[in-house]
Amino acid sequence: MPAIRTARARAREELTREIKQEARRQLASVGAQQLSLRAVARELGMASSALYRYFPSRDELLTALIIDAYNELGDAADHALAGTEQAAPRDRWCALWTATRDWARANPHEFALVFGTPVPGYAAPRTTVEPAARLPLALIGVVRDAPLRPTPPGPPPQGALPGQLTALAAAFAPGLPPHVVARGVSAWVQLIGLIGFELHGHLVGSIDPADDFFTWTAAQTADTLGL
Amino acid sequence: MPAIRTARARAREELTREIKQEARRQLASVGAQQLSLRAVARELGMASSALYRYFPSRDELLTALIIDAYNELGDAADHALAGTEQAAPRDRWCALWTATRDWARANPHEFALVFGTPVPGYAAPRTTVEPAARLPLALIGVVRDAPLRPTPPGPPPQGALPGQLTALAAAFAPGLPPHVVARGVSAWVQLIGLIGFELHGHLVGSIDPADDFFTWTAAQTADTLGL
DNA sequence: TCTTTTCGAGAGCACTGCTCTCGTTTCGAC
DNA sequence: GTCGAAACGAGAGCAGTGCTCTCGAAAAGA
Repeated sequence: MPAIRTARARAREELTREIKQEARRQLASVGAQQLSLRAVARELGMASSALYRYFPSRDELLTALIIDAYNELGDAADHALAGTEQAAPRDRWCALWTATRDWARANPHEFALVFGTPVPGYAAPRTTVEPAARLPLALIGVVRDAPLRPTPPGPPPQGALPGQLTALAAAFAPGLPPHVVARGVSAWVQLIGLIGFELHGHLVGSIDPADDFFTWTAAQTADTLGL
Repeated sequence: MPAIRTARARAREELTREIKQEARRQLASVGAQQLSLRAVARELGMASSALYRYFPSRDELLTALIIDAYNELGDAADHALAGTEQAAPRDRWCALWTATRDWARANPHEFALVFGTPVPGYAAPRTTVEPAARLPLALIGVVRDAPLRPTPPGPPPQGALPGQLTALAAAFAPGLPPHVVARGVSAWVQLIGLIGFELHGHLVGSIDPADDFFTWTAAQTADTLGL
């Protein structure tokens, strides 16, 4: 069935791709907030109502763009890893940080789409979690495969946290001590939080430009992880 | 002049307040994205066009709400500080963290408004920077006034970073070593980034609920600062 | 060949932010 | 007290939005 496709199916696939492509263009230039279905249709020379044959709603189109963005970010991470195959784990860690920031600065609206304020009433469908996990998994992989220096223990996890950390470790990095997992999540929050701060202008007037602070933070997190 | 005001000026002040109040109500219930000038006017029983006598545009109304939100957050921080006047600096630090998270969870749309994705083409006017600085200044104050344990030096700041850090220290916390300032900014990014992650559902399925991870992060940042 | 499904287009609905105009009300100077 | 200027509220209207419904044409499968 998938080998030979009808002309209609091929046309549908192609048009779906074209719609997404044009939507991405608009997303990059005006942001998700201003992305207009009618404008996409206008640019493609079709009636706006025809667009609904391909995407049942604006949110559905945005979801497709979210998945694309996650995958692009994941590709950037994989590419950074592939380029540092032989490097020290610490350098691979920093390469992942730099690649993430570079991608975010090149695609600020895409970054905001996936890590920014979600549309109210919008719940990310299951299909997004796998591409969303690619970058965090890449970061975890570097830590998991590296010989870690011993680090000071730090504050002990309390309450439900130890269980959450061991569950996380069991799922993605068996054998990693809980306090390292906690610092890994911390680093993940820092990575995205810092890029968000920079992109949204919350560092203007203090740490601006943020290049050197970013590399310092990458090194700092590598230190606390024992990389 | 401000002692005796004309009836018109008083009416204007009151209506301005009422508009902002109703807008806040809508902001809290549907978010900034869905905040509608017409709905505000409708709720107030006035024509939508009349609203433009008080706020020249929707963005201007949002700016007023942003300032309100920053000030409420600043009030929450001040209140937390006032309630821990005699406590150890480390506990005051953690109290500020908790107060910030509590406020954010109680007012998620307000949090998103100030720390989330900014409206495209919107540049925060100067009037917002002073209320925006209240929480960071409260955090800095705790660190500045505390006797700090010596901490391991960590990675050395490079490039433009040392200058930015000393400038920041000179402006807000004279005498604070640069590496402590850097960790302070890091903690600030973590605080807001972590709350954003929690609020926007990026921790669902991994660290969820985030209560204990949050207190652990607060303690962890206090440790690295030497509190 | 005939029926069923798919498709594109157009009209239309209920919204939105914002502008302009038009009477009315209020204020301040004379 | 009077009168001109400023401020005000309401209404109509513009250009735009997401989305629905209907209708005729085209393609697909029996």
